[in-house]
Amino acid sequence: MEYSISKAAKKAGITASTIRYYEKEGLLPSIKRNKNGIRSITDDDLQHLRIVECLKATGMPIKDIRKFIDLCAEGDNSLQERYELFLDRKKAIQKQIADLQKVEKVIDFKCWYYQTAIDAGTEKIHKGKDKVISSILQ
Amino acid sequence: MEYSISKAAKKAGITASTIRYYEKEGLLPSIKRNKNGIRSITDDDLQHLRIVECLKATGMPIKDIRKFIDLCAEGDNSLQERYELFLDRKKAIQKQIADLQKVEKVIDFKCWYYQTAIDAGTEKIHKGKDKVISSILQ
DNA sequence: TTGTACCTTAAAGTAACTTTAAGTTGTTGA
DNA sequence: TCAACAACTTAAAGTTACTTTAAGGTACAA
Repeated sequence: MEYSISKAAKKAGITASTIRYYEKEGLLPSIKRNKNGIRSITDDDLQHLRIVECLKATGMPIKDIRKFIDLCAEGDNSLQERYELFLDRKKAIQKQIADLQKVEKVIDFKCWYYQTAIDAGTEKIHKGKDKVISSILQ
Repeated sequence: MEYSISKAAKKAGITASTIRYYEKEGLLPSIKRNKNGIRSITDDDLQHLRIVECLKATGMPIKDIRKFIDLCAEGDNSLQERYELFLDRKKAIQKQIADLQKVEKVIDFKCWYYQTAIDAGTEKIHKGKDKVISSILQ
């Protein structure tokens, strides 16, 4: 299957502008054009895009993703390097998840804080509890 | 305890520039200055900063965090609104975690992909497996 | 043939910082 | 005492990762 940029964007859940931007930055070098210069995006291109998005989701900057794309073009010589890159990304994403889980605890505390304050009619009931609070959140 | 901007930044794990930026954007309205105009940051300010960072971690834009800070200044009248804001942030962060966990699965697949390719000496062993792969990742 | 619905590029705008430039203040060693 | 140095200040420019706008090209239906 082949898609126009807007169809491909819809399928990928992003905007056409983002696809153009990624292409310009060298993240999607496989995208072909027809005789009129219009992009014809394949399922394979969308698969590449998906990997780009995964790398981006791990916090990797565009320039580094670009380097990975360039490694791919080097073929089997860069297999080890690409493997290590993904091992590294796995670590990064695990840290992100752990960090977000800590943030979730703080949010949970805040929900409790406001719930009890609403029940009491005032926030004042939580005055001077700083030490209790930090021990809850450690 | 009171801290200079650089000490406070170190304690919070961010840069002094970021604190200045947050202050300018109205996220840290409680920070006081001494007679020379130098910031004197308290533990209470750092506690506020921590909440700002939590909201930011949930994907909330600076302007919306600013609105929350303004709500805080309104006192007990805004308790319900602030409570609902945090309930909403809880949903947002849970989605983020779930999304990252999906990404982690793709990363795991890529690790396996490269591991087996390295063992085989070439990436070619994975040719034409698109359907198998999508069923693994669904 | 004239809409309208796409597509194109280039350039400007935005968010959230980060860095740089230029200047001020307070302490400290010669 | 005085120069040097560290750490503070603001304002403005730079960066990243898009997003939006402007200006124009092409294909098809009424």
